[in-house]
Amino acid sequence: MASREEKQTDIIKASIRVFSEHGFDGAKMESIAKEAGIGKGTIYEYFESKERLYEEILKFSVEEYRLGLKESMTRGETIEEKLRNCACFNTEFLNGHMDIVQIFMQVNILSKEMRVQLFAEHLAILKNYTEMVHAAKLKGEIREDLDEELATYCIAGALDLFSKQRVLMDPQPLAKIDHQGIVGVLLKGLK
Amino acid sequence: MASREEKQTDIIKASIRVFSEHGFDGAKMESIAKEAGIGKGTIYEYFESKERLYEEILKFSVEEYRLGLKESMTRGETIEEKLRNCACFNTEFLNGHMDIVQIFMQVNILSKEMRVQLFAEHLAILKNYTEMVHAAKLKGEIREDLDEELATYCIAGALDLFSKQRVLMDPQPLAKIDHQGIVGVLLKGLK
Amino acid sequence: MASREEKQTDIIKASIRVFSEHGFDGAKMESIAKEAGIGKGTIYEYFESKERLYEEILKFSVEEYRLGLKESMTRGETIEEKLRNCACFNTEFLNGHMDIVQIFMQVNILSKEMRVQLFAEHLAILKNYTEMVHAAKLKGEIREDLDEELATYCIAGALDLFSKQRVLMDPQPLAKIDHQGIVGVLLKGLK
Amino acid sequence: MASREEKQTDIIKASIRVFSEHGFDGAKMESIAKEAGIGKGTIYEYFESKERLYEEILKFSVEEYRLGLKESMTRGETIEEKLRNCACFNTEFLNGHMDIVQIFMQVNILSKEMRVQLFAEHLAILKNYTEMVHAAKLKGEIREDLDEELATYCIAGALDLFSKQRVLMDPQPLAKIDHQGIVGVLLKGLK
DNA sequence: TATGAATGAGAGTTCATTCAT
DNA sequence: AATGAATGAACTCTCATTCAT
Repeated sequence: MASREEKQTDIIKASIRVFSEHGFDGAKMESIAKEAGIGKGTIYEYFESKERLYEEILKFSVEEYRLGLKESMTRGETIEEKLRNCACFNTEFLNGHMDIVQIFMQVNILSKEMRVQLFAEHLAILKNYTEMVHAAKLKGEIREDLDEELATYCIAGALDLFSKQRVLMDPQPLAKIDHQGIVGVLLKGLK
Repeated sequence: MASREEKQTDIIKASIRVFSEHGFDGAKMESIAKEAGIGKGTIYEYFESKERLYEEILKFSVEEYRLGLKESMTRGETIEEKLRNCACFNTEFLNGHMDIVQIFMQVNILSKEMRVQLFAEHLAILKNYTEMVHAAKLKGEIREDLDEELATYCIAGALDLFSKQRVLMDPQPLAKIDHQGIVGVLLKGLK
Repeated sequence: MASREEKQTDIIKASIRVFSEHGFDGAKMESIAKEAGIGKGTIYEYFESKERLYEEILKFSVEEYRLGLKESMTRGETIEEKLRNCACFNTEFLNGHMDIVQIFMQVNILSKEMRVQLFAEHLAILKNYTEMVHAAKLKGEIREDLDEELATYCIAGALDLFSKQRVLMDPQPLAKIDHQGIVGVLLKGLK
Repeated sequence: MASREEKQTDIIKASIRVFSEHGFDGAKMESIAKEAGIGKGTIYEYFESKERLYEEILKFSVEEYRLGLKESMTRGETIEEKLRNCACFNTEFLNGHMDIVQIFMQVNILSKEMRVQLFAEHLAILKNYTEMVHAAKLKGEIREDLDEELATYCIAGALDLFSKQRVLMDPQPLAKIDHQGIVGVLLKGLK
């Protein structure tokens, strides 16, 4: 005796499971229906098309993340507490919604070997940063007790998001981008 | 009279253009062949399947990125120069290879409206961080001259990468993850 | 508070509108229900299936035509009056039931261009007859004051129906078909 | 080693067989392919869609009819010969292309019983005309040796085509339609 | 080696029909 | 009697892949 809304949520939940396992194109509407315990045609009573269903999941998940993040901030008093809460929420959400993350990275069209290889490349990239940090430490450019791994994540994460923001989200002429600014903030943390 | 290797590169280049415009499943082997100026069957002389071709592109691009990043580090003396070079390379690569980024985010199955909406959500998430930074500034928890926007990218980027690393790449029990560590590095930079 | 029979007629009327606009397969039971202002399932209380509903419409319409034609004959005294009444009824029925005619010719699966083209072919066929009549007139084989257009309809209509009757309705060996007979009657009218 | 054009014709021929047996919507592309001895996808190398294939058949057939009719006219000297040739061609074409006629009348969605019933209605309509002719003969309004059946086809065919032309093909205000004209031509032939 | 005509598995989607309410 | 949510059979069309030339 589920309400229309409950049924819709059921389908979304089932979709997340199937999409995350097989990717967008690998997921068959029939599988989703079976996973939700309903008939194939019924999905179309609730969602116009496969694309729309997928978009609904994205909306659903992203909003869930945003709200959770916001809430985790309000739970702290000092900025330190808040930041720690954010960090915790981030890992917890990721941990509990690995399926959703799988959806965002359409990882499923890739072979196992390929995933391994991509992972290795990723590590190689991070290692470059770590080596840089290590060298700077030896030269006394940054403080001695700095955890090199954490510094790496800090640098790589900040630079990546900064670039994406400036190039993709809020495009600016390359010449005008203030790289010194972000580097300054980072260095301050590392020194 | 291109060598076998040159032809292979031609196909990869053509693939990148087509994959980036239409996504993995939207890209037709025929379009890629036409874009490369060859016959449909010829692609299969060089690549086993569509999947393999796609993977080859990934490898090709990621490697290009890694090498470029490494090179940009060697060009600096101090860590400040190196970091600035990294930042510059990041934005330049992104700017010049937007097609590749399009491939990684399977953006093409999403409707225009959906993309706008996701973008808005993304901004909303970042705004949360900015507000937190702002409040902390007012309370004197962090220094007054800090650029709030840059701080935001620094925090969000670092936390994201940290979580992904700890959960997806190098999984650890949730309880053991050292959130305090990354927060400490960040705060040091913000104070 | 319509009687069962009235409701059935309502459905038939609605069906005619929908079938005529979309053709048999293009017509959806749901559209018919909506057009009749009732629920989808209710149609099945009155008609076994879509096919049966369609057949009911045919019966309904053809009978209406037959009865009307018969009545129009009884209204005349001389054969001339009767024929004129028939002619009038024919055009009036056609004019008032264009929807039904649309149903018989499954015109809806054809593109606009195609319909135009078919219409042109039809005219080309008739033009052949008209030219033949015209030539015969010049040679003095038929009377001078004969309206060539009317003669064309007379010939083409009579020959078509004659063929259909002899081949499709009441099949006879080709050799035995008395073409001379129908030609004789026609010529008598044209001379 | 069939040329592209020959293959296209093969498909058309196969389509005619399948469409005529099952009607437009009843015909499955797979059946057509099998009938043509090719793969399902191959049809789409030659025809954009099912609709287009259907339209091609119509064009093909109607043109064949028109050309044949024209030719049969040129084979005669007097109008009598020409008319007889037309009459013969009509029946022969119908006889040899019954499949095509089946396509035009979407007879296949009708049950056997229904077809029988429609046939009966058709006869009933014609019988009305015949009775009218018979009565007129008794009253001396038309000549005694007139074959009543032939007269019936002549009248019914001529009136039908006349109405269709005036209402559907070349629409005119009802009041302006010259029924007396066609009746005059007909009567002249019957007297 | 290069090609592209031919293929057919496979998927999304529709909609007539059913049946619990 | 009336309904409309649920169903799943069945359809068209796509496109990666093959292979004869």
